[in-house]
Amino acid sequence: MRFVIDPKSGIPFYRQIIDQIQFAIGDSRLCGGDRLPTVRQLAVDLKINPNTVARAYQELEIKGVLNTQMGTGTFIGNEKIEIPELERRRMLNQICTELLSRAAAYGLTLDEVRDALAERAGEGRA
Amino acid sequence: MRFVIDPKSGIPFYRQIIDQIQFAIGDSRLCGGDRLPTVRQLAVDLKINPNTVARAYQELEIKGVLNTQMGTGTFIGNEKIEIPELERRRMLNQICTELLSRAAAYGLTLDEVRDALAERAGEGRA
DNA sequence: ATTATTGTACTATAATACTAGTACAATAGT
DNA sequence: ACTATTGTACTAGTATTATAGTACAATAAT
Repeated sequence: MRFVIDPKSGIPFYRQIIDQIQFAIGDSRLCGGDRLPTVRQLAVDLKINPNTVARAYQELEIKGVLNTQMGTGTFIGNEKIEIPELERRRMLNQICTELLSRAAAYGLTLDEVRDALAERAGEGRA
Repeated sequence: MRFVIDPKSGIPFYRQIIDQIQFAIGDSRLCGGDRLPTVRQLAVDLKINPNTVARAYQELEIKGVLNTQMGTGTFIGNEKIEIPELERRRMLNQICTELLSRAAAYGLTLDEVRDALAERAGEGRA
């Protein structure tokens, strides 16, 4: 998996890393057990401080998304996070509502949103 | 015109305001001469500090998008600005990225979000 | 056991961004 | 002139972000 960070985006480095990992998991480019680059390696690749990478990994570790083992590396967690179905649907609805609300505030239509998401569906699946 | 602020987005309040105004002008929901809410009023509506609203207005004033007059109010400039298609797409992507990231954090997949939106498409207006 | 590799902890620091609070200044309306 | 309404300036506090440096701890490989 290839990571990219955009210093000009204004989005914190550590968050960009987190997002990319979560997305990759979300559309199965990363699966349980997959290994991530080492803290030091990714720091070198992205030309940022190791601590910044570590912070991203840590945050995901806390959330239970990653397993880290000293001396071994950092891996995608094997257990899918168990969230009650009801809670899931509630969250899904909330997210959609918010997405549409914000889109509407910018004059973006539901169709445009759907198209944008459709495009993304094409990107990931290798 | 209705403004929306999402404190959880990580995007500065003042920038969210700026973006919404520009987009509204871009697709003619706001036209030259239209009056914006007063600094104080919008601050109350959004439950934020007046300075934050003022900053947004100021930045747009500098760009020549708005005219402000003390004692009178703040108005959309007469020269229509075009929102480049690229900019539109960038904003669309930003919104999608952010919401998908939150979705991913709850173990929701891109497909699930798309399906949920598809359902809403049938229901009526977004 | 030893060594290399991995992640972790801690401190410090700098820079910046954001917001709030408060007081001020200009204009409109009367 | 007076007052209300409007935008503006100044100051300061708080949080965030990122980096650097150093040392430590756990595991794997040998």
